[in-house]
Amino acid sequence: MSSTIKDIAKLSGVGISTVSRVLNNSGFASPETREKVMAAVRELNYIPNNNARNLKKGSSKTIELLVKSITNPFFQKMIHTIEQKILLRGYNLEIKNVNYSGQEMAIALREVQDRNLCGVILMGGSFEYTEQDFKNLGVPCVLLTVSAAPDVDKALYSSVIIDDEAESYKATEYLISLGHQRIGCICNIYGAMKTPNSLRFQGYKKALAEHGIEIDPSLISTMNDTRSGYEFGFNMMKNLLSRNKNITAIVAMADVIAVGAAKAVLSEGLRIPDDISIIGFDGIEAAEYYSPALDTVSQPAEQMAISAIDALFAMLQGEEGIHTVFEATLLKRGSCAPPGTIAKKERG
Amino acid sequence: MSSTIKDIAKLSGVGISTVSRVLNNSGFASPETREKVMAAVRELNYIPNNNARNLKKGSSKTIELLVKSITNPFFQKMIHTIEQKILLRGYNLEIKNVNYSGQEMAIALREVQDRNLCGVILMGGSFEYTEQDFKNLGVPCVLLTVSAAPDVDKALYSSVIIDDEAESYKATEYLISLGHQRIGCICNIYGAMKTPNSLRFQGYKKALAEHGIEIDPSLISTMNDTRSGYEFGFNMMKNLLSRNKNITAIVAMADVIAVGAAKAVLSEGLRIPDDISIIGFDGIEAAEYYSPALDTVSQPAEQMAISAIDALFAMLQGEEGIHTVFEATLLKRGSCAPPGTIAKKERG
DNA sequence: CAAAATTATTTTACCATTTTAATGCAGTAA
DNA sequence: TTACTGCATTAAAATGGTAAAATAATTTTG
Repeated sequence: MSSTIKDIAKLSGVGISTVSRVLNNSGFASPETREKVMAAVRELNYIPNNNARNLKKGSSKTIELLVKSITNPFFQKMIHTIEQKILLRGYNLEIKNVNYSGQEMAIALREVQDRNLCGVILMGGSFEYTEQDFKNLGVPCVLLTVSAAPDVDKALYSSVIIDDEAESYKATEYLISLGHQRIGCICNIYGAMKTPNSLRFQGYKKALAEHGIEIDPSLISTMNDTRSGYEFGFNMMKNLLSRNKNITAIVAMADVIAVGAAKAVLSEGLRIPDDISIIGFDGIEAAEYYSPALDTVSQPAEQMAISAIDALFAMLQGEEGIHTVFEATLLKRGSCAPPGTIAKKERG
Repeated sequence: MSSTIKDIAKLSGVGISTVSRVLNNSGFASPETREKVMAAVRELNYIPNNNARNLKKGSSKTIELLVKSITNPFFQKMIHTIEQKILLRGYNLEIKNVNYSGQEMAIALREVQDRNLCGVILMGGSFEYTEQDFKNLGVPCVLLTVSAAPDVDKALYSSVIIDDEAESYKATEYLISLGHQRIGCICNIYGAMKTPNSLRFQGYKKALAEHGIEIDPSLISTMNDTRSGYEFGFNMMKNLLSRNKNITAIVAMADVIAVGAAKAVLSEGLRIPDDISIIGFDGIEAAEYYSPALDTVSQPAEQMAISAIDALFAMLQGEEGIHTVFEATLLKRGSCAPPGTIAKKERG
């Protein structure tokens, strides 16, 4: 079938270990031998077997990216950058999707042992990672867009996040500053887990409270929904609109939710931002190209990805965990405006 | 570090191969021994090393999904299904992104040799796969959304596609049937390769020709653009609109392009479908939730994915390649209508 | 009850590679 | 000549597992 190092050794008339040394550029090898070996490698189109190599070396030059819900377009933006940067450093990237939160560490651990991964990046998920998780893992781990539980030793892992609560606070405050009082919120919270979404929800409530606006449960849609963000946003917004006639603004905890919500608003014959203001989270293209373009709290996806890779390789060099908090940008594209009066009259 | 089969053997007081047999459920093992071994496995939290296992077995129970441009939301829909079905059969899925077309087979081959993959799914890409490619590969290969060159022995690979040319023909014909004559087209064609996009482009031209409509190059935007579909669609549409004042409809060869194009149309103060009709391809959610919802030639993503997996496992059982052509569905959501007259007057 | 058959377990070889220790061979110093 | 050095290479051990052959223990059978 495919050729092995023995075939190369035989063809080039040298010993097996000489081939290995030439291929790995380790130790001595005369130029002539080197050339003989390389010629054989070319002729037989030899590719070293990674299983054997990793087995012997105990490490694999492979980094795994575990993504919680790979379908989120925001994560897509990061994946591309991560991939490029990792390949650039001569490592391999493997992408693995995780469907249910809370399993990430178990899967990561299994994969690491399974095939001698040398690093793990966890994108999305929850905050429920324990100190023991990282110790068990035994290889550098970077959390991207989430952090570990607060009591975990920060040296054990790296993280790249935005301050979800604060950013959400700012977004909500922005709506308040425009004059909104009846500000709704759509948030996908699964289980009892702490996630970026739940932090954003905290920020929303905090902003309202600190500006003396009563938190009205009828304006809030938090639900555990495994379906896509678009559909979730649409359904939740339809629901909010039917329950609540005088809502004037919405904070959607993800852009996909915002797009779905926008569709619901428009499908009711309401206008954005004239009747309802909408602001989303993340900064995906679908929101940018939506009509109207939707305001959003944009995360610097590319920079965050680069930062995650840098942290990973720093840890690979033996450094301790690095924790970076990026600032998000409130992109005002016109889907938020002071609450109108026309709509309310018409709908009242 | 992490425990090996020897540790289990020692702890449970049996031979190494007994542990192996228990773990693989192969051959004889008394209930007591089995229990002893399992207890040790639990105690040490033992996970077999896949590198070693694959090395010995020469196969890995791992299937690789090579995706050309993983960022396309349409592919996302399929990935999820593929993953589920593969895991269900006790195999592992690995996802790998390919950025430039034409490399797929080289990468696939390398990966197969590298780590004893037992199957490959190629999603997207071009049609430039040769008979030798599949022979070199040596493991089952399924092409999803593309096919191989026509002269390749169909037994050597499986494919799951729609008839891109015919579907595009139908979409274009639909616009013609609505009364459109000035029908534009936006199509991302990279290099000289045959891709689904280029087939769709053929269908578009064929439909026009067969209905006696002259093909006007100024209505056609085909470009090699590595940037995202949204941006590409937006730029190309802006361009078309500036070059061509009396265009009344657009066939976009992907929904992401359609969304970008729609944004361009709306940003010029034109209306959809009153001034410009738009139809896309694929069936992604962003088009469904767009406002207005965009008509599209929807591919049955889930069924296609299932079909691809079925074909792969059939081949793994020794069967020959299976070739399935699915029918797409023309989803009429309201972004296409007979050409209006108001807009033309205003713009003329 | 011994031989045969069956069941349970271990020993051994092997997978493709890297790495360590060993070997051969020039050249140089004693 | 002998002993040592340094380079080039190779043989052999090791990596963690599986599988075939070998062996041991048990049960069935004549």
